[in-house]
Amino acid sequence: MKFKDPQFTVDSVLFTVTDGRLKTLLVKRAIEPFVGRWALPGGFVDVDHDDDTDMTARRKLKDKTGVNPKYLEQLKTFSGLNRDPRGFSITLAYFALIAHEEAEPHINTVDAAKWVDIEEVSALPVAFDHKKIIDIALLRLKQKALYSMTPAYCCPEYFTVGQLKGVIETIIQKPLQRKSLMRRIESSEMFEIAEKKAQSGGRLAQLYKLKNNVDVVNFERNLGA
Amino acid sequence: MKFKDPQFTVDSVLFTVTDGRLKTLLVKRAIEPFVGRWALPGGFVDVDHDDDTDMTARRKLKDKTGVNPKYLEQLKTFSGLNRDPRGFSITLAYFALIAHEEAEPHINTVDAAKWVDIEEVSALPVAFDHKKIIDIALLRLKQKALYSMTPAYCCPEYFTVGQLKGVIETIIQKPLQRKSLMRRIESSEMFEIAEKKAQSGGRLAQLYKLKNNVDVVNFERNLGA
DNA sequence: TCCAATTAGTGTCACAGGGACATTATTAAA
DNA sequence: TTTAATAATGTCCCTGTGACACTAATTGGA
Repeated sequence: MKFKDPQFTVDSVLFTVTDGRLKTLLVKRAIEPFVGRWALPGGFVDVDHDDDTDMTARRKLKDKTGVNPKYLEQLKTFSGLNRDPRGFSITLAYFALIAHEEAEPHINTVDAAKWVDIEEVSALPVAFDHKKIIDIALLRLKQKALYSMTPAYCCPEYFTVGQLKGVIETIIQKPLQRKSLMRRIESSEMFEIAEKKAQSGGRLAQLYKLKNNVDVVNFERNLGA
Repeated sequence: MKFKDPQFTVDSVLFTVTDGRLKTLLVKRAIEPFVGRWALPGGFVDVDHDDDTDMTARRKLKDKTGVNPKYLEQLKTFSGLNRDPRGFSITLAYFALIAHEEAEPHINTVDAAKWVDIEEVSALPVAFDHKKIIDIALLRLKQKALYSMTPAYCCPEYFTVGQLKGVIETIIQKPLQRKSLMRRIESSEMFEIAEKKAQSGGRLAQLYKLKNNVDVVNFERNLGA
């Protein structure tokens, strides 16, 4: 006995941080259902071209917004009868991060895509259950900021401790001790010290850079208990 | 433009602990592909009867093995062209726990399902990429054992600290200080002290029980650094 | 030229929770 | 009544984070 395969899509919650604000990327829907509403960038798997759903997520981000995120992982699958008016549907949601500097030039050329301040999502007409998906992605991001260096993927290639500190504080919504962050940068061994330094209004700041092909390290304690 | 929906299934990695051994539930495949091989219990979504994929996972576990796990959460989605000979396929894998006492009576009546010692999975002919899925589920279980009380879902309704300690030690493969566990039982506030006590070969052991409708608490530090 | 302001980075101590392990408690069996 | 066995607690140590004072380096202005 074979069942009808339910509708399956892949969507991504892409976050970035600019000017002390956390933002997520939304696209304006061009087709039914929910034409004109804002939605997560995503779409159907193309089984002839996608090796797997990771590739679907990246392809859709690239197509719709020109963006190729530094960090991409599965978030969760959302399913049910009522989330799409066409019937039972399944969405595999991804969770992605990018430095604002790397995305901005592309986004600006795309009319139907924009960065939305995370506080302002509720005020927009959002399609499907995408508001809920964003909330869950946000929770995940906050958790990861407490026990890993994941927020570093919101920083440009070369960044200072002060920049990363700002990004993390924006995400977790509380102040962070510079000393604690420095300890973690060092003990994670995920970063290398660059030759150059950055101007800062005071003493020059050491620039850091993610090492190539490193995995994200998980710490044994959370920050800011 | 509409794509063909890829084949989508739901599979579960169900763990339990008995006699100091971690086991997972496998079923013998009755249909192609991989007839006769061992596989994770799972199958297709029935869009007319399943509210969502959680229900699919539970329904399939119930159908194939009579089991209704205490703990069930999404693990990860696996997809690709080569994991099923029929072509591009997607499996949403779940991660589930049950007390051996609660599953055993059912399992014994089902010929095509059995508990397999986690060390012996590699020796069996396993279908699809299910071996890999089990490995990833195992990693998740080990991690969760370090920062949460999740392993308690492998214990019967009433259990002693010694029992839970044994379960956790089986999962993380290293000794655990009873004191550390007691501190966590208390601080998590997930458990209530039962009226009765259990015989143990020495002093009677206090029985504990999961409170109703509690969420799993995550601690801010990991065990056994 | 020197000083103030500013941001970067370090030194150090307190605190909290887990690890180690000795000590006490309670039970059954000899 | 003693002994063995397991349960439960008391206490000290260790480690990583928080707090915060202190030093370092740079810019701009007096």
